[in-house]
Amino acid sequence: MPKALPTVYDVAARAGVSIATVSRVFRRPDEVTEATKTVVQAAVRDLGYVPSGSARGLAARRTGSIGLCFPDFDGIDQFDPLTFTAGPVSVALDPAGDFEPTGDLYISEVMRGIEIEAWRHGVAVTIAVARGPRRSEIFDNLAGRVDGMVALSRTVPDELLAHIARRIPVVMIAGPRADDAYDHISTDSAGGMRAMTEHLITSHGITDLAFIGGPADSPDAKNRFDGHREALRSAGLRVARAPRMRGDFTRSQGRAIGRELLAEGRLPRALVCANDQTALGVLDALTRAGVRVPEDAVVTGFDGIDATQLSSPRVTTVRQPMLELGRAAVDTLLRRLSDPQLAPDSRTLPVEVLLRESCGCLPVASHDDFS
Amino acid sequence: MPKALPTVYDVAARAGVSIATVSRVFRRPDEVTEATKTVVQAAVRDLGYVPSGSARGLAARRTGSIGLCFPDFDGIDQFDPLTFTAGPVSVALDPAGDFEPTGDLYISEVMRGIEIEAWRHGVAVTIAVARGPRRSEIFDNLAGRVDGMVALSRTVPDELLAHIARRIPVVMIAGPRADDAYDHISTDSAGGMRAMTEHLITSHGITDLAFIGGPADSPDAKNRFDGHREALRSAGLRVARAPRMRGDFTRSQGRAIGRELLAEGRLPRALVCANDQTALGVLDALTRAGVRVPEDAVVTGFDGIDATQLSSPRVTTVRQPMLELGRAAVDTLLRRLSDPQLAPDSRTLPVEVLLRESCGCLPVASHDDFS
DNA sequence: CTGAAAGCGCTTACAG
DNA sequence: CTGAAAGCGCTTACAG
Repeated sequence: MPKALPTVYDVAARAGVSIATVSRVFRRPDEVTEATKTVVQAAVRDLGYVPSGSARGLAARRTGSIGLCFPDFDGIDQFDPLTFTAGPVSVALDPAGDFEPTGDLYISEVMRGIEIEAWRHGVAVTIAVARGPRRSEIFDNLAGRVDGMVALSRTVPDELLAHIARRIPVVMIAGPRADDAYDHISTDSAGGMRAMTEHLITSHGITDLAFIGGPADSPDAKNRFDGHREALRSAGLRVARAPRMRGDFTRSQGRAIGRELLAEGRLPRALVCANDQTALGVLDALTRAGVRVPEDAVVTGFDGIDATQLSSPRVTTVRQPMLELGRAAVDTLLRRLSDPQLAPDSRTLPVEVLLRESCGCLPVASHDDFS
Repeated sequence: MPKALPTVYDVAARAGVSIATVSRVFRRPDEVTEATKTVVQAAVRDLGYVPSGSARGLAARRTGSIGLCFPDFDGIDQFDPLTFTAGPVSVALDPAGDFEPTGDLYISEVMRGIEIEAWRHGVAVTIAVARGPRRSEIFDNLAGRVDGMVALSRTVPDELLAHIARRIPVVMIAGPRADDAYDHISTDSAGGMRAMTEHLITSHGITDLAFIGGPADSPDAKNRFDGHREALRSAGLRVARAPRMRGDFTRSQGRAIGRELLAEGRLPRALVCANDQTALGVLDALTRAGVRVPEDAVVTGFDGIDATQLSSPRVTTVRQPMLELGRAAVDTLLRRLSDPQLAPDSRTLPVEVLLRESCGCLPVASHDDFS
């Protein structure tokens, strides 16, 4: 029997004021006398009163919360119901195996940027993973309870997104720009990959490059490949029509690709990977097989995740400002919320090519002997 | 002029039904004829109608969202307003430096567990970082708009938490159990550290151990130290009264401690660190100075973050099930939501000691020569 | 299966 | 500075 929660009415009665005054103590404290404030606050404390967000949101026509919606939280649907296990501490050898990082580093970083900026502006963030058969229902529910939404590309069908955008502002992160329907933030994928490829060609004199792509439906993967081709074209090299191979942005798939390349016999001089996880997987497969990177083959990535600094050799990559991506999305959203008249905004954040050991720009400290 | 958003009334009028029917199409679709459903859905589409979460929450007395509140999102208050920079791609050498991972790995993992379970049960997650002067206001706002809340220990003062808990169920993660006021989930910190220490003493015959602690106000850090002492006591070794040194759970602080230890001259045989980041920092400082781990000194961690598998040598550590911690918190919360009568639950998840190279249980492939 | 009506708990002009 | 009152947009028994 969850006894009725205290409401403004209860607080007002106990404090001997009107409900309007109770509300003011919370919303516009300086329009209230110090004395009334004190008595109201006492009543609040005594009663254990917490204002209902729903009632507030309904009356004030704003929730104070922004939404974040993203797709394939990798493998979220693979989890079984949690079973509780109690038991003693286990102690066991943990031999080195195929390392697979937990979670999606890219999303985590973007999310952190969103939280930072949300905190700075005093709004909360409501998150929903749009995946599975009930995807659009989830998305709708989220849209109904926030003032605006940040969505990662490929999260929901365009149609659904358009429906939502009639109600609240939507900022798209990454992907191609949806013609003027929403604000859009992305990073310079094509430019970054072009610069990376130019570097390999110009500074290292490499002409035998193989591009290891990402998922066929990923706009980012496509843009990166396009940038790669532009560089090849400018350099007068043969321009590949399609990626040499295609991964799915995971490290394990990168390993598989690495092994496949090895099986083919001759290795290209440079393996230009569409993202870091793929590059790390490829690197792992090659070095385990005794291939020296960068001497025998150069490997490069894209994203700039932490792990590229922990591998040996460290991976030359293109860092995209993931934190800033999240922050900029929130900034843009809040700007639009306060001025709906603004023209649709499309912003591309710059990237940086980080030259490290895996392309040969910095000396490798030593090679493990894989004994 | 944001024109008035369509409401149930608009949809009802256009579809020629009552608002109750519109509501039913969303909430109990099988209590409605196929025909009416169709006509209502058409109206919904035409009008761009999305149900208001606030109105729903108010009328139904539940929001369908759970809250997550956590503290020191490391350095969240250090960020300046975002300035937009456009510009060309930069290309630059990135020499190896002191690596500091972005974000709090522990929180990220727990958060992922929360999202997984929330998704499985069809609820959204609303996040707020309770930090800074407006901390309690943030916390209150969050509490007002969710059905229940997961809070990390040390997030807000007990008093505030108690106030909130009168309104909605709260599940605490980590920290000491607050006497029966809320459900509580933690991992076996003391047991894990005891087992780790016993291992070093028993399997490696080490008697000269130094404990590198965490923040003085961290219950986890305290529990881990307690477990360490228990093992010393059982083994009949001298029991340290306080940690040999104290870090703040960051890698950079770990490095500083490593350097300090080196400066002191003689190194203890084993450096038992209160968490992984500290261990990784210590390890980094030692190996850079030419100390061989584990031959010259053993280093161990606690948490089981990914980075402990990427260092060389890999770090022997105690893995706590962070993902499960988040999942269990949500499970417990939802269970209580559906049955408020349940007795307060306090659950400790088991941990596992992972024996790797840094304690000497597995052979190190090779040592970098730091030339 | 559908509708009329009450009610969820706030905020916010508008008076005073 | 404070109060009376309308209204925010839904859901849900209750009838029919």
